[in-house]
Amino acid sequence: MSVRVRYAPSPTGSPHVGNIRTALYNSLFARRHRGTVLLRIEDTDRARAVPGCEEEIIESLAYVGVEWQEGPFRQSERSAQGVYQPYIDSLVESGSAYFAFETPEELAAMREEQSRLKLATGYFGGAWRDAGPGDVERARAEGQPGVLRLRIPRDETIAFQDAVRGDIEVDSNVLDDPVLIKADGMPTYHFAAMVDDHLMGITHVFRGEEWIASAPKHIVLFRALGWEPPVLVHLPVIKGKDGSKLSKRHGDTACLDFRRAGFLGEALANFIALIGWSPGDDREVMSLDEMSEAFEIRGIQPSSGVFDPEKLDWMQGEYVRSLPTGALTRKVREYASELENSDFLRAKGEEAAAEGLALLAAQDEARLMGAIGLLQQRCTRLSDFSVACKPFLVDQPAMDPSATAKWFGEPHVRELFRALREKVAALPDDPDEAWCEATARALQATLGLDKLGPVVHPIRVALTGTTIGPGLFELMAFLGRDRMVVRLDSALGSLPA
RNA sequence: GGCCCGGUGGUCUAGCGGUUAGGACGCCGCUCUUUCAAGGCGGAUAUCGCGGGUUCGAAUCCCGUCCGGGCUACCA
Repeated sequence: MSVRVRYAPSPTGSPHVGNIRTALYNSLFARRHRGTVLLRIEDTDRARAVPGCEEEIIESLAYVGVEWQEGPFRQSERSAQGVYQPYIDSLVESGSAYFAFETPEELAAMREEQSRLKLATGYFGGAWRDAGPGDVERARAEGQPGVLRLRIPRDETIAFQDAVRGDIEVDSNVLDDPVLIKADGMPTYHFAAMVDDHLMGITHVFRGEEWIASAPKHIVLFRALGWEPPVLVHLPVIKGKDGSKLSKRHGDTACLDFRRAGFLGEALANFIALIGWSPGDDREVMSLDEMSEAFEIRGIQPSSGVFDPEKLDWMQGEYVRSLPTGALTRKVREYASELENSDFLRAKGEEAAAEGLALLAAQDEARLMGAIGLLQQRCTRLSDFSVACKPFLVDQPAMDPSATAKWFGEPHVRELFRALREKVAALPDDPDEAWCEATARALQATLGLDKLGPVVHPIRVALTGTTIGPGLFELMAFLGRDRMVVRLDSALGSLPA
């Protein structure tokens, strides 16, 4: 039987990295086995639905490179189409499920009483588990809104297998009777997801660890319907630095926030895949292809993992450095052109980066690529290029006062700048790197300097306004004759008398 | 409270009865170099949560214990 998996988020917010990792594992597993991925929107709770969420889900998937072949299916639509009705009928008829008519207030009071008596809270029968058909008919006739509950058998051990943790056994008496159909007629997750998994031929269910506790109920449901449950694969949670489940207060956790912050989807995917999964060897930087080839359920960790932003930065740097400059340039331009990114950076207080995006977006391809080529080794997030490229793209770079203070006071600098300006200005065309280096070395000899540093450093400051950055000769070649002349003149003018 | 799951350096992990407990991030040196990165080399950091067993031998198997997490909705 071929593998069929599903990513089934509920549209209650933009997916965070934990959700997306689940999607990624589905995808890797399916690719590994040449299976099929379905996208299913679990929107059975209309109260919690967030408009526009489905688009964010789809965008997030695209960002990290997860593809799906079937869907999106929406449970609200399936419910309206009557997909679940036959199974409701069958469950009621067999007695595996029953109607209950307590009000939410009554249930709340019941739970309160239970916890006051230190009993397990939950619906273990109430007034309706054993009610006669007459009572049910009467309640319905009176128009009371009721729910349908699954009848959990008593005094049984419910056993099931989790593919990463092994056998799990639970005493059925600790399980309460879950609601299958809500008073508004919509199915709950417990019902819709199981029915859909079966109907859609899902073979493996990858879901969060938080579902382990209700898995026995799902097993009971499958059994009641006479169906074989899929393989259950419960994924460990991703935690924040403080050890609690990753959430908003740990900073940006929405998948798309990472895109806005300038992370490559490939890097994020690679990084989150490695929280909770390992290929079994020492490989870490892996493409989606490599990961899907290596993906095994046995490589999934049962224990939770902490999201380490510093390691993500490293991973991102690996991708930025190894990308062909042309491809990187397209990514940077695309990033810089997206208006919401500058809004995002601004909101993060990265004003300079936000501001510089427009400059990048406005650049012509060759020039942008040249600047990015200079800085590819030195930047990690795409947003970093914004600040780093600026001195090379702007008419006149901002001068760092401590840089000029350090070098412009040296006695040989005036002569150095004048001589260089003269040689550059005399050029018929833009120089290449070799000419720049030869010229610098010649200047060193002429000025009688025993090291190249005193030549290189002041020129760098004159040309870029700072002491840090790319190699001087390549930077000179990138700037070209005319820009060098202008900047040298400006530096000459600002030299202390 | 009850039930369930987990526990290898600060973090992500390899390990699946016999290893000097391996790798990566981060950190600290050194090196390369015109600066900064990147790269190369080296280093510190783990009594494998703890206590008992089983075994010639345990991070690996068993029991207990502690700690952490999850669930305990007409949410998913």
